[in-house]
Amino acid sequence: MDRPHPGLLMFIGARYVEQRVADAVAAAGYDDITPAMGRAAARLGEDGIRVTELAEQARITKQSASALVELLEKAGYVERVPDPRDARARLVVIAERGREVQRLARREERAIEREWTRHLGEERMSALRDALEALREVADPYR
Amino acid sequence: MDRPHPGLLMFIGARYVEQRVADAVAAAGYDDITPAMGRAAARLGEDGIRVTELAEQARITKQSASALVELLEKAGYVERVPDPRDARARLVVIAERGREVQRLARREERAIEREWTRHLGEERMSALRDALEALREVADPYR
DNA sequence: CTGATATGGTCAGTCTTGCTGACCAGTTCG
DNA sequence: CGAACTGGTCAGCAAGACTGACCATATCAG
Repeated sequence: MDRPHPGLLMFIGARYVEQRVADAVAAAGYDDITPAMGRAAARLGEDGIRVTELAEQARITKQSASALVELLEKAGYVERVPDPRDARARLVVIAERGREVQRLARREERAIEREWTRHLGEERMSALRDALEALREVADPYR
Repeated sequence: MDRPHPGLLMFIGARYVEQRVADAVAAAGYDDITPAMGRAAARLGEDGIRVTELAEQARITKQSASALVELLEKAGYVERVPDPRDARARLVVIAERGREVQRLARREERAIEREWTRHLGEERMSALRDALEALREVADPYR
């Protein structure tokens, strides 16, 4: 009988993580953040990134990225500053409120990893990580 | 030095599979099928399923499921027949056109698995499968 | 057996998040 | 310098999800 395809199992795992992180963030009071905003915000750091670059990384159009950044800015999670090196461009930088959320998200991710390791055991967990990282070479043509 | 979280890696893998399957199906001429329709149709079989049940499995509301089924029906991929055991309910059944797509999708999935196995080797591939299946117990509270 | 409650499904309306196409303002390069 | 490229916005549209209200049939408690 058919075993479920690994792709489906990965989907289940990925959805679980996203849900857990979103719930944790919302439970801490940051409830003005949508899934897409979160996905975009996850890629932001102190250095700043251009909207176009962000769009490429997230595999969405720059228009979509721009809209998400605008929402994030309105809600105080990011700031947009002019790019000193190109007057056309503006850099999207994480703001303090955004940093707080990133900390929360990372904490929840670590918690999930601990739970998974407890469930699978150290050895199978690191085999999983290893295989997933190796697969990335085939499955992630972009990065 | 942060390694990417397994959840992210799973997301990448799952997205890759979905994309490959969608491309293969579209390339074969079934281009009137959207991702969400595909995800819903993947859960259909000969026995028929109620919209409500379908919605639960896919973790969407019954309204969303209902809308997707309507599109699938219009495009000839499924049929809706009355449930002989409950006059309130109707069963969503896969139609011939839908069966063709399912065959294509499964073929593409098998191809991907072969490629992954070639890349990882038999041993790591089965470790991956094993770990993912075990994780499902923790990460998939519904099924 | 009958009224209350639960269940399967639809209708109506809204929101988020994608997309394309057109366009503007700076940059870069021949 | 002018042509072509690049970063970004504006405008308009569609898919897919949601909530809330509602109807018809089933089921269950008394």
